[in-house]
Amino acid sequence: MSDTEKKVYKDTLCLPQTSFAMKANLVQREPQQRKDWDKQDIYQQILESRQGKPLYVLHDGPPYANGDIHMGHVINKVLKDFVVKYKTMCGFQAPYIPGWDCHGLPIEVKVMAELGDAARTMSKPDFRKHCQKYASKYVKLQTTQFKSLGIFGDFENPYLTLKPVYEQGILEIFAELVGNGIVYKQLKPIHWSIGCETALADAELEYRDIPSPSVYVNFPMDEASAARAKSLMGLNDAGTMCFMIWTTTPWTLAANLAVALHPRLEYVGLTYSKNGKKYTSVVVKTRLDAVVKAAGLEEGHYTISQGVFGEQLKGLRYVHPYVEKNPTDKDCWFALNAEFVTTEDGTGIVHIAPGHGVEDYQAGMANGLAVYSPVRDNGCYDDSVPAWLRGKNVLKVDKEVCDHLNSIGLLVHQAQFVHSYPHCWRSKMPVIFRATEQWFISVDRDIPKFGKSLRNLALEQIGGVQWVPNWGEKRIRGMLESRPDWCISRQRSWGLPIPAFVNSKGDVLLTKDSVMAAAQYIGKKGSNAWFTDSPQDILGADFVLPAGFAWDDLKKEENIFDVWFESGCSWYAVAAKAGWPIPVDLYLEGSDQHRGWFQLSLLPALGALGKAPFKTVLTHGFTVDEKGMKQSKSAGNYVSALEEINKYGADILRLWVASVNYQEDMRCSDDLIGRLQEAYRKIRNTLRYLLGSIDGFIPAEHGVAYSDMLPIDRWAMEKLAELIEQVRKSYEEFAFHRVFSLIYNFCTVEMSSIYMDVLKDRMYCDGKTSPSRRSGQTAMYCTLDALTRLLAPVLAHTAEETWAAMVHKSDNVSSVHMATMPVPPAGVNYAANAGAWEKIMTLRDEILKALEDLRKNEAIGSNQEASIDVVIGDKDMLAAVRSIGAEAMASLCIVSEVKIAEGDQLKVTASKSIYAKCQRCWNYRPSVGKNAAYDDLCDRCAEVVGTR
RNA sequence: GGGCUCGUAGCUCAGCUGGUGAGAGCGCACGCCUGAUAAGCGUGAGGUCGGAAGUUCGAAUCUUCCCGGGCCCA
Repeated sequence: MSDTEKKVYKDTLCLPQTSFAMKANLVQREPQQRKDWDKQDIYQQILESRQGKPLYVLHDGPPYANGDIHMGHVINKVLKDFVVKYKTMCGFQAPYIPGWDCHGLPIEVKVMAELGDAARTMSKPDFRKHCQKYASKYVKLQTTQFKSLGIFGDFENPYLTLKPVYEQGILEIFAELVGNGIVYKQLKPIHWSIGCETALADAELEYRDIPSPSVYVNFPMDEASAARAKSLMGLNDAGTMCFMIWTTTPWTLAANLAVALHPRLEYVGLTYSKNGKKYTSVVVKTRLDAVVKAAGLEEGHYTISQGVFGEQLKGLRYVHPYVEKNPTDKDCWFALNAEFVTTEDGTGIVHIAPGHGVEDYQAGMANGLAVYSPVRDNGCYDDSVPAWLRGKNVLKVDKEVCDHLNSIGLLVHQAQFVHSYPHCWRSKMPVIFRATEQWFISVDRDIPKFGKSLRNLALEQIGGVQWVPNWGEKRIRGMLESRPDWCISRQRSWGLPIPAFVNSKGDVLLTKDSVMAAAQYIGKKGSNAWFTDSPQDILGADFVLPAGFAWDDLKKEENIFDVWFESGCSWYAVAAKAGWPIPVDLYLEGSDQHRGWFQLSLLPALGALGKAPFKTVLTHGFTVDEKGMKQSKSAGNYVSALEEINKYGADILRLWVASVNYQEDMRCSDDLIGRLQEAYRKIRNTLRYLLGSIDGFIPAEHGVAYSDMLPIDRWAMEKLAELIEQVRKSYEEFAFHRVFSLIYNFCTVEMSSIYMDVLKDRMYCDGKTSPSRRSGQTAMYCTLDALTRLLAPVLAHTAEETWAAMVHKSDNVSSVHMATMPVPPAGVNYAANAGAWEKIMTLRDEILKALEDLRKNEAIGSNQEASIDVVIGDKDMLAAVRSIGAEAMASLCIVSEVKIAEGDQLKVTASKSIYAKCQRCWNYRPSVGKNAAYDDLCDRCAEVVGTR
């Protein structure tokens, strides 16, 4: 036969036809798609199409407006987009207002670096303008980057924490909290840079190795305590009873107010002589060797008492080595118990200076100590310390302190050692801990309105929130149980001022009314006005000052809010102000936000409303490298989100996000993401083939009822019904990786390897308008339609492209994102026939194996060359196969003939067909050669060709 | 060091409240087709379920410990 004759029959086939390209070219195609979306203002159009529908609010957590987006952003925003697009397609009005965290230190630091010396001389408002410019620049940049992922949202009107209306919202919530009596001011130790005379945040610290003194000091007990200690330890002749402490910051000894012992560790008395005087130093038992060595005591020159627990020594009092009078208005100089005491170094007894250490502070608070910090802004002692220290720089007195202690016989040992210590990033000087006045939100004061403290409200309300995954509740519960009061003030420039005023007597004006007044003013003028305008301008001419205050004696404080307080009010400043009910439906962030945004949104909402701001909180994990290790630029295992987007396209990244279980760590590398291209191609090709197969099919005219379909088409409809049900369930559970695997497996197995392959013969060779072909086209149309919609939240671009390529749409909307999620086709009960189909597919597997043997023997190439004889023992299998018929069974295996017989057990015999090959459909059929007009065709093909 | 959490084939995931020899898809190997063609189809090889002990007639599934990750804190 000649090629031209072959060609003749090829032209009589109905091969797939579509404009939908096989090659995706996502990197070129997607930007065009986004341009189209922008042009038609897709976000607004979708919202309008959902007017009057029930609301579903996913409230965006604001990323920080700094730098390019990274994989963490991609995961977070894409997951959010899945939810928003899915809920929209479920008929909800699902608005998405993206937000940015715009204030705060990282920006301030960057701007200072950019400005250099100019920053020092600049006024606060001028400096803040630079910060605002910086933040705005990154909001713009990240907007573009987020949109390049195909995310829909109100990017024209995002919420920014620097906007005056947003600032007003923060202050209104703050006013509520003030009104509810849980805001207070107190001394608290913070990192202090002596060089820059300012408070520092963690981000401003650099850790460097420096040599520090390591000193062991005896704190002699008072008489009564010494007697008590001796009796507890079974000592008679003990000399001077002391607590021996160890410290690396001798300068803080001047502020010592207590010593801390671990309640459940064993302490002993070490008795020895030094310079002719006898001492007994109490130390923890497990540090004895180290202390003996440090003190230079030789074997036999010391004795050890029996042990007592730290608990038993609690309350014993000592005399400060060189401070004569209690410098505070509270009790001091006694032993207390604290869990943080360790035995890794030192003596197991920790010197406590509540004004100069965080743990010291906490221990002090818990034991009724004052917060004493006798250090001025410039790092020099104030006048409350002994005369020989007054006015001296604390960083330079260590030697003097040691010499003094030595001279009075209390210095046991002194050495130098090198350790990592925080330094100021700008002045490069070592940082000190120093107590300053800060504003706090109390978590333990009862709020009269609610009859409970913030902590109790929180612990109670989190039970009513849905946490996904559910261990989120455990996690946040643990944090809430142990969290201290919230320090909301920062001594910085770039942020929203805490609108407190103070008079010359030091009285503070901060009431619900005063904050509300300031809120109104700042809402109009922006927070810069705080630094430029007068108290009377800010509070308003008709503001009535409380007793004791006068306009001509009123100064503005210059603390700003912790940025977490700002973002923690977004449920109000954004969601409530938009008129949406609180709690909103969903918060969705990384699991680090249990400490961050979730908790710090919960607290203001509880403080103001008494209820949580969210119904559901969903968290995701973090990306790690291929080996499961943390990613960082310096480790070289960092994956650049922008590079990945530019390399593979947004839909590949979206597919990657969908493919992994976000509840755990997500392994991520260029290679891993690249592999999703394979999956993408399979899905795309499935869509393309379906599109090509329904060419010329008009559903309303040509559609075949399910009950009239051929058996294999009914099977496809049943599989589709099952898929729709399972995918929707998975979306509802936010289980996107199941959505992915369900759809991917469906495309690979049910569609590509079975249905589409099997249907080729019918689609290509049957009469173009024959009922059998229409039956297949109906199933394929339904599948394509449903698949496109199910995919739309994930493959936002590709689904849209597919939708556009569908000539006859089932939903009269221009964008698939305005369409609705499919429901399982009516009347299709997949469960009823599942058992029978399973039997049939088992038989198919056996037949395919038999064919493979035949092929290995080189008896056949394609399956069409073979005939199959099956003997079936299983009654159910026999019934199932007979119900679809031998011919359907043959087409299901793409063989030319299947003969079925009943027997004892399953036996499959494959052999080369004895019939001739039809030159059109390539099947081997008995009818080939029987038709005079077409002697090289089977009867089916002869008829089709003859009636064309 | 503490709280929470994770560890099933090369990869991504299933394996429900313990019960027939541990699954799927991809990848890989080998082969087929050339009328979805930078496509399509088939067959096959891959796992001591992180490790160890224990509970049990029986554990990937329960308990304890250990190892190795991650997030948050100290």
